[in-house]
Amino acid sequence: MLDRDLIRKQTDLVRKGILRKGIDAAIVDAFLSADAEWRKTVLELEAKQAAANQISKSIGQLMAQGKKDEAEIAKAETKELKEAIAQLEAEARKAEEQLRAIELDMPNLPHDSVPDGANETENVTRRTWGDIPTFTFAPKPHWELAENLGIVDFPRGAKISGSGFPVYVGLGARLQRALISFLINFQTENNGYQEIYPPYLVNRASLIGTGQLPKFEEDLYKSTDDLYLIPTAEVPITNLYRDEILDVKELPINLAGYSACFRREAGAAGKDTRGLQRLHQFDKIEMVKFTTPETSYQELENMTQNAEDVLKALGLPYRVIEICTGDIGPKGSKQYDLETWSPVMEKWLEVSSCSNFEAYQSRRANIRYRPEPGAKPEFVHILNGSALGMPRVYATILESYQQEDGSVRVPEVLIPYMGTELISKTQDPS
RNA sequence: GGAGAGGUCGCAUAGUGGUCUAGUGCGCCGCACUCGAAAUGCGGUGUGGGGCAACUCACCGAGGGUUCGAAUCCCUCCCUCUCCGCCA
Repeated sequence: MLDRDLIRKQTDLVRKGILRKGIDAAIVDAFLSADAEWRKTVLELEAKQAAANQISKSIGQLMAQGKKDEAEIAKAETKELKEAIAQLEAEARKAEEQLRAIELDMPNLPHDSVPDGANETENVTRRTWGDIPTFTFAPKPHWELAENLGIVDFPRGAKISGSGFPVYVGLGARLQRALISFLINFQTENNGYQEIYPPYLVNRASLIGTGQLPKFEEDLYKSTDDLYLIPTAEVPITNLYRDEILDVKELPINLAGYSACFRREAGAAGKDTRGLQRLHQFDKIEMVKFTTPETSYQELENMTQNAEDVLKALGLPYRVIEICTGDIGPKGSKQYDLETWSPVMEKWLEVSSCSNFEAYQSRRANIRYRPEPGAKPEFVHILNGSALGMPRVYATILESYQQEDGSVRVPEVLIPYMGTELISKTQDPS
């Protein structure tokens, strides 16, 4: 959501930003006309309300003075006003709903520093780290390794739930748990994040707050109780402070949480879905920052670095991609993606996405801070990033650390969590 | 799930149909006193919207309703607490 005043007064700037994202700027004109209509109606309505309030007040005074007859005359006067108010109220509500719908549909503007581009082919690689692994034998894809080792069961997952719901077994399950523990511990112990373990079902208001609704309803699993399964921990963690005014002394607030994530992936079927690449349920560690506007871009760099740190610790080569205006999506102002290399599929896999939303989410979720005691509340800037999305990290670990006999070495930092240096069939303790 | 009690301006409380333009205390801000601080005194202090402005509208958990007029009465829902039931 954008500042209404900004759209009214700096219309060209807004239009230009939306066009940079490759989105039709006609929505700006739709906003302006809906906004004008709404304001016109409100003005009329409030004039009538003021008049009615005036009369009601005088009735109270007349009654107190015992002038019953005059009070009755005044009562009659309000009849017409009341009808007009009722009608204007209905009009105002309708106008407001229309305005609100447009407003919620409007994209965020890209930051000036974001490279222009039409789509993902014009994203810019900012840096790369690590050496791409080489093999003296023919390496296997992660789904073959996992199947041979008996650590991920795709067919039985499909039987009990459907495709995209793998079952992790034995050391495979432990590896998943090890990754979760390692990743969340790393961020809380080294990078100053407070750990959050959030609810997995959230209400509609929360999803509107972070921007999944109303536009992307078809991406979500909905329960029978008007609650939705979270597509990311971003939703519950960001909404922790919905409708609150934060103390500036607490900022920046850095939170990180593990959750399972649930996505219908409607329309994504068949695209890069082999193995663990795209699932309906997966695990992720999410970082969320609440900052002042002055520091949010520095914090985006910090957060991206925090995600890079764990890839380094896991010994996985990666690259940092700056997303161009055409690929950034509606919510973000600026975004970096982190990708690790799959040495078998020979392609980069996105394992993290770090974004600054500026005040786009805080306006929707009404999350503010007071710059100083007694000052007017301002919207915070909100950032989030993954550290990391588990399944693709899991896949690249299997592929990168595989050995000729089909076993997989455990990355050093995970050994304490795994209790073993090697994943092989004979090693399974179960 | 059942019964009962509650949800009021950052916090705590008062307020059961018309000076409620929501009172009071704490907190916070400003001023005075002070070498400085504490204490004390005085003043100020909710949020959002519309309007160039004067000003005005809305908000007492949410949404409806009754009324000229609702924090206050009625209905529905949400949440919290106590007890009971069920349960990992």
